[in-house]
Amino acid sequence: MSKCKDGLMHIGKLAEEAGTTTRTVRYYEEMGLIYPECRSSGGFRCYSHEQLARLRMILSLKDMEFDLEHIKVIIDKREQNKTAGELAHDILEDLNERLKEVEEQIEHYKHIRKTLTQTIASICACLPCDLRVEERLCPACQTLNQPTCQSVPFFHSPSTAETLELKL
Amino acid sequence: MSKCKDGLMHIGKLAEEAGTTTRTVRYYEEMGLIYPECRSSGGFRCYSHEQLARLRMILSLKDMEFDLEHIKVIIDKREQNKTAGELAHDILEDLNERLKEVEEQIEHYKHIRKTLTQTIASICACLPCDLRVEERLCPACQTLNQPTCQSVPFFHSPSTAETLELKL
DNA sequence: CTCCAACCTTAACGTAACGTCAAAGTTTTT
DNA sequence: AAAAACTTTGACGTTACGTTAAGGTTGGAG
Repeated sequence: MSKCKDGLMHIGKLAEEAGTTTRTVRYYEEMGLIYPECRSSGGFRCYSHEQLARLRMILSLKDMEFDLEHIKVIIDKREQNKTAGELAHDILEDLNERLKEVEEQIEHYKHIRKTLTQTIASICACLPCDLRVEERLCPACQTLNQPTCQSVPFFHSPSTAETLELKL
Repeated sequence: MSKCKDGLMHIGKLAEEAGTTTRTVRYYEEMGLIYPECRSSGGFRCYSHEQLARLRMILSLKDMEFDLEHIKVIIDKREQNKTAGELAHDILEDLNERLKEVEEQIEHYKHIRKTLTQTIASICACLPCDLRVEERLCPACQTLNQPTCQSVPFFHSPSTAETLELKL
């Protein structure tokens, strides 16, 4: 158990309480996000519970994948001597903007998923093929004209793809 | 129109055809993903259509957000003198693994979305609040005991959060 | 053939958010 | 008082390029 006067704690305890690492805390300090209440005579950082709450707030925002630059802007708003209502208004903007981005991410990954499942399906058709990769488009692929050979020419000579549209 | 003998093209044309940048192509070369067919007497890289197809293949995999290290492994498999069937088997592993990861990403962002919408809802309740941020928990928050003040204490003194569980 | 614009070359720094040593000083425990 | 455990600053490594910088090459025009 680490001891530090006045109920203050050193950086290790702070990090542990917040569920992060000392490196992260120091990095956040470098970025101007959080500072220790004071230093020990030997130079150790000492933090109060307020700093812990602040760190937790930062980490909450990081969980929502705000970047640190943005987090800095957001938490600085708390210091701007506004009413909770005004502040709420400001911060709701940030949150709604982030929400939009997150929804775009979801769509983005759904799109990738679609591409992947299609590609997987196409390539499954190649499983029974005995032709060597160096050879030309196999008859099956030629007949089916499947996206495997069009979009992701893993197997057959890519030179045949020259005349095909590669949309993927 | 750039001219380059034998139907070869310089890096700018290659990049344009593939929808990427020259920097990217050079970087991929540095990473061992793609090499020019030859160099001009003056040192310019010259690419054939096969290189273009290869580049497109790399970019397709990048669209599925494989990292370059992994892409290298995958496209190197094509050179391993296997049948299309054997190769398909190998690559399906990579694709299925990636599919799993992508689905995890979707869940991940859905989780963030949930957190965000909850936080937004909570903070909306603070919109009509006239208390200053420096002040203690407002009566409404105390009564409602809402996650706003518990999880994301943007508005009221974080020292009150000390006794609360911060789950967010 | 000479000139110029457009293209290319390598080199190297910058990015985001830390992880991971390293070498040395401090605090706490035994 | 020694040792264990913790802390300090410093600095390089990571990913996939973007972005100058300073200087050669090409290809077409005149």
